[in-house]
Amino acid sequence: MLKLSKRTEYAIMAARYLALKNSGNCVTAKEIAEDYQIPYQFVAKVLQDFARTEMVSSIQGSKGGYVLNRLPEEISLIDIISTVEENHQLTECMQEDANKTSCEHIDCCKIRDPLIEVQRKIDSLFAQTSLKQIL
Amino acid sequence: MLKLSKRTEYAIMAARYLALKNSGNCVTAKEIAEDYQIPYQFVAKVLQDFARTEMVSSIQGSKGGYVLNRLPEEISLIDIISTVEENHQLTECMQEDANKTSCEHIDCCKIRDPLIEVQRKIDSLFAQTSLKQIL
DNA sequence: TTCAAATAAGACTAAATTAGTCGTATATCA
DNA sequence: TGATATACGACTAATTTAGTCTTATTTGAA
Ligand code: SF4
Ligand code: SF4
Repeated sequence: MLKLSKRTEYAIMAARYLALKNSGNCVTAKEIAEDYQIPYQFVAKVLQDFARTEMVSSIQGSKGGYVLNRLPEEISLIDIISTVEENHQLTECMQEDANKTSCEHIDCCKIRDPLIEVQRKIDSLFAQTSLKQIL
Repeated sequence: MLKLSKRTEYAIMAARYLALKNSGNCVTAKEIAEDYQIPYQFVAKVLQDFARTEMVSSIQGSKGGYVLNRLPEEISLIDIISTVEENHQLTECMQEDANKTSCEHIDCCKIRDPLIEVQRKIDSLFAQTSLKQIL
């Protein structure tokens, strides 16, 4: 538990690569996969997620690839994590509007509120860590 | 990812229960399981883990159960998590002595050092949160 | 206009982890 | 000696993660 998925690790690597090579023309998923020895299809999907949230622009076709849209100091770990992981929270019940569908214990659970506070602190930690610090 | 396991949630609940009922005689796993509507066998194992690290004392036999050995303010979330989860880290490579067996990319990985720093901060966050704050 | 190289995306499979159960042994009190 | 409790390993089922396959589409250049 509390482990980052490979998906997230690859996402951080890819974002870092884009930030470093952002001088001029775009970068392909293949290039990143080969450079870091990580599965091509996997990293490609992560980049597609980035494109969907407009963190990067994707250019289709031959000579295509990806370009970072924002400055490394304007991208935080929480941006990266939340685009590639649909649920990056400590428990199923962390959202304000969580209900019994999220967790059957929600009505009597006494540890939820303290955990929400811990979650807030962790999120703030990730928000404070920018891509620039990882270059 | 980054989700606490049910094992950890039950552990926090059980520790909290012990801290609240620590007035006098001991508390059984059955009592905790029934009170929180969580699986008996599961919470029993968590309590056995606690006993192994001497966070609680276990009393066998009839009229047996568990008693907290330390004050709630002397028990932190990191104590609880590290006793019930053998590996609570962000990646497989967080230990100082990690090698290629941990992760094949370890020699060329550029995100490891920044992640170790994030890990340090998360651990410190858990260390600063005491059981007393969760009562 | 056709080929090569690239993104886009959904379906699928395999491996690993998590959650929970079962069975049996042991200890202790009444 | 029986009831009640911990101790603990083995097992199973469910879920999640990691990775692959396939097909479609876009675009630049020969
Ligand atoms: S309500 Fe309590 S038991 Fe349920 S997911 Fe939230 S913290 Fe965990
Ligand atoms: S070495 Fe890098 S890729 Fe491997 S587990 Fe550590 S952070 Fe992840």
